[in-house]
Amino acid sequence: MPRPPTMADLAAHVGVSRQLVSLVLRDAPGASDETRRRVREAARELGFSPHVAARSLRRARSKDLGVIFAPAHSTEPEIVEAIYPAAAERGYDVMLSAQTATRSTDQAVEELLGHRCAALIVIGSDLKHTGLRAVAERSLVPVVDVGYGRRNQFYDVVRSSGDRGIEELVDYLAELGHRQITYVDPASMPPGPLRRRGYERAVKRLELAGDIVSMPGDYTEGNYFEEVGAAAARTLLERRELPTAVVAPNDHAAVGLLHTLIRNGVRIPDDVSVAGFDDALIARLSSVDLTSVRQDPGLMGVSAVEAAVRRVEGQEMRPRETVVETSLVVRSSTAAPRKRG
Amino acid sequence: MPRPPTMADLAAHVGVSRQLVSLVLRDAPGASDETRRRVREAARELGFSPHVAARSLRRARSKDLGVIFAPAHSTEPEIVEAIYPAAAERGYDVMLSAQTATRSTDQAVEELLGHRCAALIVIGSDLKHTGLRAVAERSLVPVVDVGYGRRNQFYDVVRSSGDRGIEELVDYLAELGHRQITYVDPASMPPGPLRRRGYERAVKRLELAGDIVSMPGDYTEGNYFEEVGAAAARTLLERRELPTAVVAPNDHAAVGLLHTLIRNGVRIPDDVSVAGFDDALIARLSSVDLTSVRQDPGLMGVSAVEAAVRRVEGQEMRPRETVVETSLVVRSSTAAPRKRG
DNA sequence: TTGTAGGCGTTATCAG
DNA sequence: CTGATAACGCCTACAA
Repeated sequence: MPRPPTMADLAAHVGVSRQLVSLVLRDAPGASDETRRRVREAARELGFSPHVAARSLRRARSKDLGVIFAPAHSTEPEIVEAIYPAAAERGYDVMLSAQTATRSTDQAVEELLGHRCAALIVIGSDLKHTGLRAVAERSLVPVVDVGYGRRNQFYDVVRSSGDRGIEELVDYLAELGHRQITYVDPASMPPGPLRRRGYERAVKRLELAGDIVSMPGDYTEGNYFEEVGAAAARTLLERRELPTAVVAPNDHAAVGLLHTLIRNGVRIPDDVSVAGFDDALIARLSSVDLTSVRQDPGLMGVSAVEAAVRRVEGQEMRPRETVVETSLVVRSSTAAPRKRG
Repeated sequence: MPRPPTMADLAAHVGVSRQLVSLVLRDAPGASDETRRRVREAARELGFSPHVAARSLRRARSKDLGVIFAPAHSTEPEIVEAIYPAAAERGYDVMLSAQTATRSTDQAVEELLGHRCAALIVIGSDLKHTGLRAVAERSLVPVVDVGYGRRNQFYDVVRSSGDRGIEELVDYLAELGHRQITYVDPASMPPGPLRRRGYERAVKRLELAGDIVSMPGDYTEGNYFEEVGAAAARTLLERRELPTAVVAPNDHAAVGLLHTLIRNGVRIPDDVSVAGFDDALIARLSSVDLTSVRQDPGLMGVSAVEAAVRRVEGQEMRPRETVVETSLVVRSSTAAPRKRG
């Protein structure tokens, strides 16, 4: 039964000491170029790979960033993708742990703490503030929440400027000439309150008559948001007059709304402009082509790594809040309002 | 600077020996119930978590399954989700490693080998057979490919029965009364040849006049498949007569085709039935509602774990091929053909 | 450059 | 149940 080669095997093969092999493999000074060459070649030849458990056991401080993510969610993969190069640039490895239907955030945390990660980055967790606070207090390492949290003294927060994103969207609609802009507010959507504030600010500043359609319901169900949008559309259709524009803080809700309106003879964007939030995959489908607000997952990943490293290396011990800007993506579901009779 | 508690700390706190703490924490026999209780309580109180590096360094054989996946791809998250409980059931932990635009499969392999995983599960890799073979030969541990590979002697293969899935789809269309069923064949789609064989088998068996529209092009681009579908639709529209049904081995291609046909005045499914493959998110949108073939990602994950464990535990040394059945999902994009003039 | 010695936290074995 | 002892593979310090 073949055993993976160790540094000792390598050293014996080359005819040098174990220590020297160690030096070479971690690029430390103290070995001649010729020796380096021979050691590296032998490593390749024997298929050597350093035993990271042994290494991390010996090393005082770990160079691993633990990342907890939910594979099922949509924007998170892009954040995870961005974390790898950002971490590598700063000399850190990444250790992933999935949070799934059958695997709680706590289990994921437990695993990563067992690996003695230097910091924990939690992406899009369903944990509320108290849960995250408990994680941060339980683990001796810094915790970074990527999602919808607010600044606090227990863990770092990286989030999108959802409020400003919605505000910019309303501004854009107002510039097109819209004065009746309805906002659909799905209850129990974690980033909901923030985005709603953006709408309220814009409406106040522009001196519009705000109109918020609040939709109750539970966040857990699969097609929940499309249903929310469809229900909101039915509510609007019962009125004497439709608004000229509708904003939903979620693309799936916007699509549910859009399709329900179309099915009832409303033309988009001629009769009503519709816009969403997230720039999700469905927003980009040619049959949907929805104006939306795009979050920047790459920048969120990089910001999370920066926050983690900052605190690991002790430059700044107090947790911070990092806000990542969003950007408006205009598509064909929005246009200037028609003059009405 | 606080250090995470060790078993020694725990032992001192409870007033027992280290060994006993170790026994208790890994549920080994040899400790009284009362001692177990006290040790566990102390572990919780001190926030102890076992140092997995130390453990895996000491243990002869590792109990980790290394999983390589591409976060950006769509069906993989579901496979990953299924792997966790399947592995846990068999006493294994899961170690994830992402393959991204900036991180090759080889890098991911290197990381997992460094952790001395017991086996490697590679999901949807862009590696061809030779690449996977190289991985399998380089690593001393069993390798399982989840994707589109074929049976071979170097690594296990877990794949969907894409051929039978398409065959079943064509059978269903034929039963509806369709005799002119066109197949769109996107070039350079890895599972393409397999699915095409299914079409060819069905056509031969049913004695239909087969009609394959081959679309050249590169697999790498983002909206490639929608474009393929749109181009295929244009090709069909140039003919004197449309087929009564079109099958695309990919939902995005089917959607591109469907929308292009609709935009040219073709009614779906009245004039033409359209079906895809994958049961992707877009197939389920109410505006699309596409008949499709669903792969079973959960079963693929479980099968991958089974294959890995089977070989790790030496019950079966020769790599096998596991074929996971697909299932037909009928929606409103397909119906019986109209009688034509 | 090499060798020697020790230790990281855990598991394992053995005698008491 | 305890205590003693060793080992896993690697890193670090120090002396040769």
